[in-house]
Amino acid sequence: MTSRPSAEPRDIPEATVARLPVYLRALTTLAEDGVATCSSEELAQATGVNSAKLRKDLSYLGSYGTRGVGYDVAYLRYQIARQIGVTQDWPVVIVGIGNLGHALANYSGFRSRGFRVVALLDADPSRQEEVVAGVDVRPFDDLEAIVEECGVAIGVIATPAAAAQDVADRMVAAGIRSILNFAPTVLAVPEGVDVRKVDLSIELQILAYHEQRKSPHLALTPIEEPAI
Amino acid sequence: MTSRPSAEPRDIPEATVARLPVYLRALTTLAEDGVATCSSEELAQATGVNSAKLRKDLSYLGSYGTRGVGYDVAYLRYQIARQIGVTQDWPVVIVGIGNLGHALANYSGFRSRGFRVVALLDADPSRQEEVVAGVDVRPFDDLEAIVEECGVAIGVIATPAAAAQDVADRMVAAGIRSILNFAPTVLAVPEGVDVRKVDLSIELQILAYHEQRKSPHLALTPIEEPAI
DNA sequence: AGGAGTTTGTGAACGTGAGAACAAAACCGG
DNA sequence: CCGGTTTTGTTCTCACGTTCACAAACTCCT
Ligand SMILES: NC(=O)c1ccc[n+]([C@@H]2O[C@H](COP(=O)([O-])OP(=O)(O)OC[C@H]3O[C@@H](n4cnc5c(N)ncnc54)[C@H](O)[C@@H]3O)[C@@H](O)[C@H]2O)c1
Ligand SMILES: NC(=O)c1ccc[n+]([C@@H]2O[C@H](COP(=O)([O-])OP(=O)(O)OC[C@H]3O[C@@H](n4cnc5c(N)ncnc54)[C@H](O)[C@@H]3O)[C@@H](O)[C@H]2O)c1
Repeated sequence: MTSRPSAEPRDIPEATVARLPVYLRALTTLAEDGVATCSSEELAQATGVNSAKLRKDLSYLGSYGTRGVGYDVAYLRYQIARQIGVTQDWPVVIVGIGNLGHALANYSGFRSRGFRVVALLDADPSRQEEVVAGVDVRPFDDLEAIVEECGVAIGVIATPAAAAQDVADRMVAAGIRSILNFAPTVLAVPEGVDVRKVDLSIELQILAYHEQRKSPHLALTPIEEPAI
Repeated sequence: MTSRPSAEPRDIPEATVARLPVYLRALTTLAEDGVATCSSEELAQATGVNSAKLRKDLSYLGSYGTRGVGYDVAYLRYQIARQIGVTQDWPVVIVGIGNLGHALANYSGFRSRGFRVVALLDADPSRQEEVVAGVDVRPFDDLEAIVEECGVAIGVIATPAAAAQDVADRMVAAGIRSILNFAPTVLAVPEGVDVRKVDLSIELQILAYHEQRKSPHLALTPIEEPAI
């Protein structure tokens, strides 16, 4: 190998970053099932990707496989977790404890995957008497104090769309630099702040688009290819 | 090769399809605000994309703008809605009425965007006495009857991961060909069935990856183990 | 009516990602 | 110790997506 100045953060393509958590989950399942080793083909099957793509993805992390054998499940799992940054716990605040906020607060998948909900915030005083999943709902104005105190870097927005931009602005001002937004709005944030959105309606509309194309021809068998 | 009839269905790139709902939402907001016309630059601002990209996206639908003027908000909005297929209502079933399922059932954004929840299904008999958002929770075994009766093409899975594949199989067998999956599992489905996933943990992990790169002060990764 | 000023639609350049294919590396059985 | 087998890591090519840049098409004002 060319002498790298140590395995320093080579930057990983965005498409690869988005798949690493999927591999991580599959490896966790394999580990729980007592599987010690797996090939790229097996892991590709489990995650629904092409095995060549999987190998290329993993190669961005380093050479953690053994030719002729495959990958050590526990070792690869650790390496991916380390690259993603989920070997440590990330404190998270959730703002907007309505229907969706309640579901998120109760979601056990957070904790088990390296995220810890340190605070639930809501602007509505009547919400603030609640305790959800063992965490007090606190006034939204406590945001800055909590971010400071707990070193929160990731915020989740589950408020109505009308409030989302304001909440985001406050989050950014408080020092949060990564936001997961469930409100159906485009958020404007300064450079250096990452926003990812989860939008139900958009997903359904994408499905509807494809569904619409499928419907007219029930037995749609495109015989476009002129057989050579 | 075959010069296609070049009727309406030119196929739209997947990346464009994913953005059309965002444009649609922005146009709806503009329409509600009484805006009659807007330029690609304005719409691009509102949706957070490059204006050239937006124009190219819209050009796949046809030439609905006017040079020197911009786009007619109401007309463009209708054209996008028609292309996506949300001028009609799509019946949807939700399976798994737990924390998340409740939130989804109560979500008003469905109805207002062309989707109608026609049934809530759960395998747990104790859930089946509930009425959520005016809809009865019914036994999962009613799936086939409901799909048939209401012509359901889109199903939402909000069950635990362990049940998701079974639910998906039943949905496919019942005739559903588009699935939105909230369970953290990779679903295997036959050709012709579309699956989209919404995965909280993956989104957070992607944020964590970038966050980790932003703040080297947390750099716990010391040095690699020397190879060999 | 004509020129000035806008804004669209698109061709071309560029960048990123996917997949096929294969040499290199490791193991295994004799 | 060696040839055969397996599977990785990587290279190459093609497809897709993004952005720039600009002619064409339209409005408005004089
Ligand atoms: N419910 C769903 O399944 C679902 C699905 C997709 C998207 N969404 C979106 O998620 C968001 C929340 O949905 P929901 O159903 O939970 O709504 P909700 O009305 O039940 O809850 C919103 C909560 O946010 C709080 N809030 C309002 N303004 C606030 C502010 N400025 N600061 C802090 N808190 C504030 C409210 O007090 C309320 O408790 C909405 O934007 C909705 O469009 C919801
Ligand atoms: N709660 C969240 O915020 C959240 C976030 C992200 C992902 N998820 C995922 O969404 C899914 C649901 O989460 P939840 O918190 O609502 O879980 P939950 O346990 O509260 O609800 C699951 C529901 O599914 C029902 N169910 C189980 N097996 C079924 C089957 N075979 N057929 C029909 N119904 C069945 C159960 O009776 C229960 O009502 C899980 O896979 C979870 O990982 C949840």
